[in-house]
Formats: sequence, C-alpha cells, structure tokens
Amino acid sequence: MTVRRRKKSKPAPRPEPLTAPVEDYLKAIYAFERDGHAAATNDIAQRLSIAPASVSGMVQRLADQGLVAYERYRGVRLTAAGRRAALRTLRRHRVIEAYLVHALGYGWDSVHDEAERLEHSASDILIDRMAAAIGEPVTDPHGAPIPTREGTIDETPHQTLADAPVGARTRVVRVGDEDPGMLRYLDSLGLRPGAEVMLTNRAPFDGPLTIEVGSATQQVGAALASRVLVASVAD
Amino acid sequence: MTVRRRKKSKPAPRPEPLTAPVEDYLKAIYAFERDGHAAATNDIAQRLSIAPASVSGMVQRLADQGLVAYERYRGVRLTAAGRRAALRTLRRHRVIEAYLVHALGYGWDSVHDEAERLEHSASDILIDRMAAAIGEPVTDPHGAPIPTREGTIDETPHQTLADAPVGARTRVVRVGDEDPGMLRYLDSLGLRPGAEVMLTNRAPFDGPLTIEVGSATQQVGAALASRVLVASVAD
DNA sequence: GAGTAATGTTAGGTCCACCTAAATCGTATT
DNA sequence: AATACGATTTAGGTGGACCTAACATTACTC
Repeated sequence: MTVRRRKKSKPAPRPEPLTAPVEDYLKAIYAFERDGHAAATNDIAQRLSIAPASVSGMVQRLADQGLVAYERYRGVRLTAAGRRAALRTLRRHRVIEAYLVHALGYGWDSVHDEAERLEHSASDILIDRMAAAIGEPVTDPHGAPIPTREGTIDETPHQTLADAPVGARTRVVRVGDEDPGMLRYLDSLGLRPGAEVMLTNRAPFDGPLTIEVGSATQQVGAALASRVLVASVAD
Repeated sequence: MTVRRRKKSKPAPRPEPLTAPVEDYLKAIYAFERDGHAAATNDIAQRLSIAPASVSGMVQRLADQGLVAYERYRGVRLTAAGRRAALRTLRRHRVIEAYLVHALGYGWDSVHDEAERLEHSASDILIDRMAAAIGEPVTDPHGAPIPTREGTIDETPHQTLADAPVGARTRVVRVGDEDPGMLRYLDSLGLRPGAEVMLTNRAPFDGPLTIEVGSATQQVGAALASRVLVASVAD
C-alpha cells in the first residue's frame, strides 16, 4: 500500500547529504552537459584529476543513488535529482565567492579554491545569509550566474571574445574562474565583467587578437580570448 | 649529514593538512587534558559518539603521526605538535562562531554546528580576515577564549556558578557551547557572558540554587549552574 | 590476593574513494 | 570485414575511518 500524500505536505524527499566527492562529480558533469554533450568518463577524470577507472566506479554509485543516468560506454547524464544537487552546490560555490570578495576583501583571483572547499560544508542557511548580506547578487565575481534558492539558473549562452565580430562593441559578461594567474592578467588588461571591449583585428592563422578596452589597445592570444564571454552592447 | 639550519629560516615543518576526524580527535583530547587528566579512550569515544574500539585504532595513527603520546591502557596526551594543531582548530572554530554572530546575525545557540563543519575547510587566511572584520575578538560568543594566530591561549581556570561562594558578586565569563536548548534557556535567564550574577542560596542535597541576575531572582539546578563559569567581581 | 566490573585492545569486517594493470568495447580506417 | 587505436570498464588493491564481537588488562572490592 502506497502512502497517500496530501496536497503539498510531501514528507520532504530527504535530500540526504552528499559527500564532497559526489558533489564535485555532479558539478563537473553539469558543466559538460551545459556545453551540449553528455559527460564522458575521460572528461570527468581529467577535470577532477583522477584516474578514468575511478570515474567508472564512482559513476556507478551515482547511478545507484539516482543522481545520474548511466549507460556503459555511453557517458553519463544528470537526472533531475542530480541536476538539483549540482545547482545547489554551484549556488553555494558562487555565493561564497561573491561573499568573500564583497564582504571580506578577497581578490577575484583567490576565491575559487577557498570556495571549492567551503561549498561542501556550508549550510543552506549560511549561504542564504551570505547572499542577503551582500544584496542577493545575481552573479559571482567572475560573472557566472548564481542559481537561485529554488534551483533555477540563467543559462543564456554567450559568445566568446574570440568569436566576436570585428568592430562590434561588446561588454564582458563573464570570464573563466579557475586560473588565478589568468585572472590577474585579465584584471591588468581591464577585462572584468561589465567592461566594454571591442575586437578590432583578428590576425590570421590563429594569431593574436587586437582589442580595445576602454581607450587602451591590447593584443591577446585566442586561447585567452576564448575564456572571456561577451554580449553585444545594444546602444 | 643533517641540514644546517639558519637562524629562523627553518624550512617550515610542513604541517601537512590533517583530516577532519583527526582534528576532531585532537580537539577532544585537548579538552580533556585542559581539565587535568590524560584523555581516556572511553572519554574520547563518548565525546565523539564513536565506538571505543575505533578510538583505539585512530589513536594509534595519531601516535604514528607524532600528534599524541600513547601508552596502551594509559590514555593519550598531546605532543607539542598535537597541541599546536588542536589550538589551530580551536581558533578556527571560535573565530567562525564569533563571525557568524557578529557579522551574519546568527544566534549564539545555532553557531556551534555550523562552525563544527566549517572549521575543517576554512583556510588560515579566511579565519584571519574574519577575525579582523569583527575587530579581533578575544572570546567566542559563549565566552571561550580564542587562541591567537601564534597558538597561545588564555587558560585561566574559572569557578563554576555552582561552586561560587554564597553571597559573592560574580560575573559570567563563559558558558557551555554545545547544547542549543541550554543556550536558549541561559539566554532567557540573562546568563550571558558579562552578566553579573550572585549565588544567594544553595539548597541542600544538591537542590536548586537561587541566583540573582541583575535584579531578578531565579532558581536553577546544579547541573545547569556547573556549565556556567564565573569570576568574582572585584569592586 | 582472588574475582569481578570497568575499561581498553585486537581481530575481522564494511564502506568510500581512490589507485594500477589488464581486459574489453566501439569505431574509424583501410 | 579486419584491425588497430582510443576510450572505457573490470579486477584487484590501498588507506582512512568507522563498526561489532571477542579477548585482555587494570582497578576495585571483599
């Protein structure tokens, strides 16, 4: 006999606490899925710096827990529950990053690692208080959107600076967040979220790109430019 | 051939990161040691809610890592390294508690568990910034002394309210921090660090104590009173 | 000083999350 | 259609941190 459930008093599906590694896997899988393709074993292994064999094993456990759908040799996809968990972790991570920058004077190049550890032990209450304390930010310091408490996220895709049309005025919306050295360099170029930037020349054979940030003209490689997401400025 | 070491450039003994359980053991052992006796296996087991057998095993590993001195059937003592580690964890815990109360509006009854988790993943830098942000507090919200960055701590022993002489004016310096219900009750009685309190009567046979907090007269059990540390008011 | 109660340890086992080495699968090519 | 290569999985193993059950030691009491 199944339990009769009232209107909205579903006894809370008890999202029993996930381990830190599990949360890391889910975040990684989410990132690959957002880029279209299902997450391949090797991709996950590389991103988390662990052996591919370990991923096979863990992914089995994730499937047992109903967090991913798994077909041997076919890669993994998040289930609805897995996606919820991934977004919860992502929210924690990004709120923490924003809080460290806005409330504790951290530089945007040094928040990632700290957040990477704290995201696994901070309670939802703490995250909500942090968010409230800095005015409910919508993005983290690198421009990445912060999922809401309810688990929704603004997934609008963006162009990279490398792909921007020459001569078009654009605005930086987001930059890669993991490499502190890159972040310091981007900062020195003025390439921060919100900054206006125009691609003025693309040298052939994957050569350097010429960009104008504010009134300064700079040269950057395509690799760097591809880590900078931009939106065209509607003026 | 041993490495020649210069004045103060000892190459940093690399206090390689301890696991969360290890930090918890060290904190527990520290607490027992502070009360005189070496920590007994059973004491540790009970405090950490794990089986005594597990403690025997873990304590072996702590000894291998040079964090405790261990004699079978004789209990454990922290080594200098163990004590340093314990105090580092204690500092994290107490700074976090203070920060949550002063910067994020937490009540003193709800910070313990949050701090218990965060203390294992917060970096020293974060702890220092938190401490600076709230004015380098000297005690946590329950009155417990916060170890300094350098690992010193004010260990002045205190009387409990239960042992205070009848009729003496005293001031609450510290209360037990683990039981949220007790903290809420203490709060309702006005028994917060800094509050003046006078024991006016001790009923026989471990009966209730009569105390005056501010101008109010209250009755409390000896168990509760023994969780309240006081210092006599020099007037 | 013997016997028992209390305390502590050993033995053997589990689960998690990783590892390396050795299959195996899928497919891209010829 | 056979093969070779890369991607993936299986097999077997490690260390950490816990468990229960059985055994050992110490301490206490009479």
